[in-house]
Amino acid sequence: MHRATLREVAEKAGVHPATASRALNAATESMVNAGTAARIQKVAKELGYTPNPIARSLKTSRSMSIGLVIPDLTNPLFPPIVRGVEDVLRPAGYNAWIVNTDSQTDVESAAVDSLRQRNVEGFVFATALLEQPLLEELAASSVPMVLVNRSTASADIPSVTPDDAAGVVLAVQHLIDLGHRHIVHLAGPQDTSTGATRRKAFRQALEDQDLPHDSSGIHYCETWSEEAGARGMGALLDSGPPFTAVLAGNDQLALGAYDALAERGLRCPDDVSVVGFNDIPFIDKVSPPLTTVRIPHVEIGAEAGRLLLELLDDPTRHPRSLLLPVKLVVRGSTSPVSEARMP
Amino acid sequence: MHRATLREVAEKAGVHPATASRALNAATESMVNAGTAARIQKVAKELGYTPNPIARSLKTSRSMSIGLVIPDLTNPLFPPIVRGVEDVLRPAGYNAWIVNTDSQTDVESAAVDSLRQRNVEGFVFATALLEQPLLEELAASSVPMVLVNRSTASADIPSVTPDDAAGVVLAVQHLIDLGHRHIVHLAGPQDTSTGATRRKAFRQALEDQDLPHDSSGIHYCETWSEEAGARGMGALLDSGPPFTAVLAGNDQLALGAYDALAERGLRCPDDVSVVGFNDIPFIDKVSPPLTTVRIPHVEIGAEAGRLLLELLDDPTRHPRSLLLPVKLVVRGSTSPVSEARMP
DNA sequence: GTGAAAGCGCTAACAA
DNA sequence: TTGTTAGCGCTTTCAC
Repeated sequence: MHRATLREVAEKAGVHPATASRALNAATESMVNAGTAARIQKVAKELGYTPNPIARSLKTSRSMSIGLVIPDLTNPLFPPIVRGVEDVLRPAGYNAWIVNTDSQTDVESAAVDSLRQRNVEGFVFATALLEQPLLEELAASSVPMVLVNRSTASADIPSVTPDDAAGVVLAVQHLIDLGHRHIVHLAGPQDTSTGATRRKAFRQALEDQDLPHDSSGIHYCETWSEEAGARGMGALLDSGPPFTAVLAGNDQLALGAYDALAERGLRCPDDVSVVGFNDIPFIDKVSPPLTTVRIPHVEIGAEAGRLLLELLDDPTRHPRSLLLPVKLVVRGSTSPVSEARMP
Repeated sequence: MHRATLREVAEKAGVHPATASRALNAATESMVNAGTAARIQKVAKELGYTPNPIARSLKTSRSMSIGLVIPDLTNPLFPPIVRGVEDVLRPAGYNAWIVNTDSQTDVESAAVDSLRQRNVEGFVFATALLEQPLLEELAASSVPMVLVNRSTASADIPSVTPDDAAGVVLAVQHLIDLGHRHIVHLAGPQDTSTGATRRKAFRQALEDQDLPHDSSGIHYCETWSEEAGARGMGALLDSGPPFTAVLAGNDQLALGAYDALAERGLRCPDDVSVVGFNDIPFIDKVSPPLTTVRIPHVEIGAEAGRLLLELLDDPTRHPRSLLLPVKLVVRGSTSPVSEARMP
């Protein structure tokens, strides 16, 4: 199967390739006589001509593609975000290279490097752990980029994040409404902005509500995984303060908490109430039902896509950042905690 | 940030660009004097030279990239497959373009077209509904490709599929062992090879076991979704034969069955036993626990990647297809069904 | 073993 | 408004 080239179109239309090029590009079409333009476009259609993106890219250093850097596609948090990004970018003509970094900075910088060679025009980073120097280098070279689920203080880079602090307040308030007064926190890794933000908001929420907020009531998990959540829950049960409720930094940690509680014969929510965060796909199927804070996954991706499009359109544009609203999704029994459980 | 070009390397090493090119490509390195080659390589390293893949691609029509075509990344079946493919291809130097088609053939052919323009060297199709003409055209142009979760009779195209028939036998045998004799099937769309294969195997298994196998015991779902499963289960309850167990074509259909049963106040497994298929991520968290047939997701992807690498390496190679073993994952109570439930 | 020359397909100055 | 020219960065015949 032979693919028509611009030269063939030009020859058949009796014009120079440059003229054909102009006629077939929206931005330059006005430079060419309307009649000839129409003729060229007709010939192009007849020959089934489509421009060779590789040749174009070599010439223009553009590529109509972007890099989408995520930790791990098999983490259910990310597929909806990826879809959101793509659903916005594809109609605008952009394709995405998706890379999994497994949260390794060396993988990340290698990937970014390789993508830049491929002339990607911008990046969406959904990786929490972005090597700061890399970020700054990219910012310095004014590479269009948007951060997802992560904001940065140092550089002025657009980001899209859920309103984590508000979510924590909702979750804590919910537990208080149920009658809980002794709430602990399974905090995510503190080198991720999500982990740190949620942990700080938790502390603040307890303080604002005049609840006990001993630092022993917070366990720092090393990763965002179910296993880490189970270990953390175990640690809190062993050496934390007495408590009747747990706010987990994300849903996977909450699942780990479930495991650890079950292993010790404790039931949810009868013995301990657990609240998660993110409302990842399928979490609505778990048992016991998990109340969690819903972040708008697809919309986060879509907004990141839109911010990137703005930047692609006008790289000098002042960066905007977005904080998207979250909501509490209450699942399972909502009967208040019994007085007897208060330590 | 300036990126070193081959010409700069050549100049600094005092050779012609062509020589530098030879020295820096494994296949042609032997053509050049060992000493000069070493010198050139040293200079290349100093300058941080990496070949421009776009220029190379324009010249060679290769790209070190492949297309990975899937229905929908947010279906939990696919992320592990994608990871499997990438984990094999990336170390071999290949990058993947991932495209979601949402099972629309027009989207699919447009995507394939656009990827071919980008000089992708091969394809992995994890889409069930592949437009046959497209498939044949690709085969005719001897484009390297591998099908996942789908085989084809017409063309001789390599595929990687789980052993669906064996899985169905395991599932049916399990139900029989529990004492069931009246088993119905929620079949997936019959225009997908998975849907048809599992349905036929179900029928065959009942026949082999001398169980009643009226065609009214099979409901054909229009999609692989939870909603379709719920509707199908409802239909079977309304107008199907009496039954005590259901084999669902996949886990999402099984979840739908759960919903429909719960809505009518029927309990699992006390009133009806449900068995799923695929063992998608997180399905182990649902309640009631779902027994299902585990297919090796990541391995399916990885094997597809390996087959594709073989083809990329030697396009004339005779196509191999793989049938990967499955296993039954029993969850929840395994007590036999009570006599009283036999209709 | 190395260099010269050409060209992959396209676009962007510049000239006419 | 159109054509000419040059070149993006690389590889690959063909000479030497």
